[in-house]
Amino acid sequence: MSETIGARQAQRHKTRRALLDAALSLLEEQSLGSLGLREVTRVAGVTPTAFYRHFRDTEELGIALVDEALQSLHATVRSTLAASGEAAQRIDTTVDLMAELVREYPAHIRFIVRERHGGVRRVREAVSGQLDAFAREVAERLGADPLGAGWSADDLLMLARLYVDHMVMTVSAYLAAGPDDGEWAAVTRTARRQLRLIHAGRLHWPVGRARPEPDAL
Amino acid sequence: MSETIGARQAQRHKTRRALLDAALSLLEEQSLGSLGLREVTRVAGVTPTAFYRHFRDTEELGIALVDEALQSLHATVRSTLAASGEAAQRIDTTVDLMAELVREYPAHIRFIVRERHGGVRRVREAVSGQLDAFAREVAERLGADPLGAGWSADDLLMLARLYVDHMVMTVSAYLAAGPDDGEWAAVTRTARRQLRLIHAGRLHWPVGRARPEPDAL
DNA sequence: TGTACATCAGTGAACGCGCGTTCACTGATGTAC
DNA sequence: TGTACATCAGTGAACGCGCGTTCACTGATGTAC
Repeated sequence: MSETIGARQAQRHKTRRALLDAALSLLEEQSLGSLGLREVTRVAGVTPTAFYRHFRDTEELGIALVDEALQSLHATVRSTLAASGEAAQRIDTTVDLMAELVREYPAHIRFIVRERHGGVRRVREAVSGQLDAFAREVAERLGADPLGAGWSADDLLMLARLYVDHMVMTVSAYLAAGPDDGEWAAVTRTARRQLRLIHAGRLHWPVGRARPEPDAL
Repeated sequence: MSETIGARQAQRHKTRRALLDAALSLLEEQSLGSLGLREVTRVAGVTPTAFYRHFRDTEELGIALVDEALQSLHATVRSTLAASGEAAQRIDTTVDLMAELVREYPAHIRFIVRERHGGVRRVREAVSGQLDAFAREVAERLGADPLGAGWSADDLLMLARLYVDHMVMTVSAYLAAGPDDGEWAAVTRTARRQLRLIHAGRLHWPVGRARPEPDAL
């Protein structure tokens, strides 16, 4: 019964969670590089020394947050890729999923967007690595789609990167807009139309080549 | 002769420059939020107290860096918008200008990319504000182009934002690639093709509407 | 041109403070018999 | 089931250190006459 967790392990997990949550809350207003071990433990309600039972330093805590944050992002990517129906419908669904993601995990998403180009190398590399993996996943799906027939692997990855970067751009725009705001709806409108425009480009790629008629698909 | 600067003002300017350069060099490996006043002065070769003759704190120094960095970025945007010729040619020129920008001012560009979503609010807002201004400038130019005839102001801005975000994405990719690397050329290839694809989408926008034939332009 | 005074960029000592890290510890939980 | 011992998550005191900021200062540069 290795699945049964004792009181000790439960307490350990609870403290770890408190540390991660304290960090997430502090990281709304600062970046990982300036996050102090003592302020994290202060907010988490434990002594500074307790921190070392869980992480070597704040960088290691940051990497734990990357893993956590990218799980929910990955779930969103997979849902998006699994969507069926016609293009306009799939685009709307995709954007709605991003909005939902930001509503549900604002602190995680802010963390990812901020640290993607942040000042802590290992964390930055962890984020980039995961986003690259997403791009490969998207490229694979694009290649399996009838629309992707005849595309080179390079072109598929080029388009996949555009989609992944657009996703990061969009969740970042949602974060900047207040969730109760009219701005929020504007972000949705813009993101949808940008994806439609990219999709239109996709239908006519490569430029100058004989292309299938849209209604033949 | 208010243009003649005396020895005093020259010295002042030199120290200020040393502080900005010291900060830029330190910011290659960290973010503004964790930048210390003392380390800046140490690298600049002046005493900590000299700092206060130029900036109230590191945040104010950061804002000075934003202004500086966005001047060169703005020059690149303007050159891009001024480019004439056919689309494929203009796209290649644009991407070349970005590569040149990164080669010439890597530290400034890294700073902008990092602090765009960084942990220091006023600096983040300064960057966003300037990028928004670029987007409006691009939108205006798109509206003046024959291709933009019939586009709503909203759609022009939507496309302009896509271009501006793509620009940031691209300079960031150049920064991540070593300048002597084959990666550098790969970034160029990818950026060009992404812009071509977006351009193709632009020719067929709005989706489903009667559209001009490409060779009629 | 020369002199007397004002300005002010940069200095150097001093301060209190919060930081990350160490260490020996406590006491609840887990394990062996 | 009961007892004796081991484990280990979290404690609390202590440390040395670099930080941002203050203050009175120096001495070269600028200005007025």
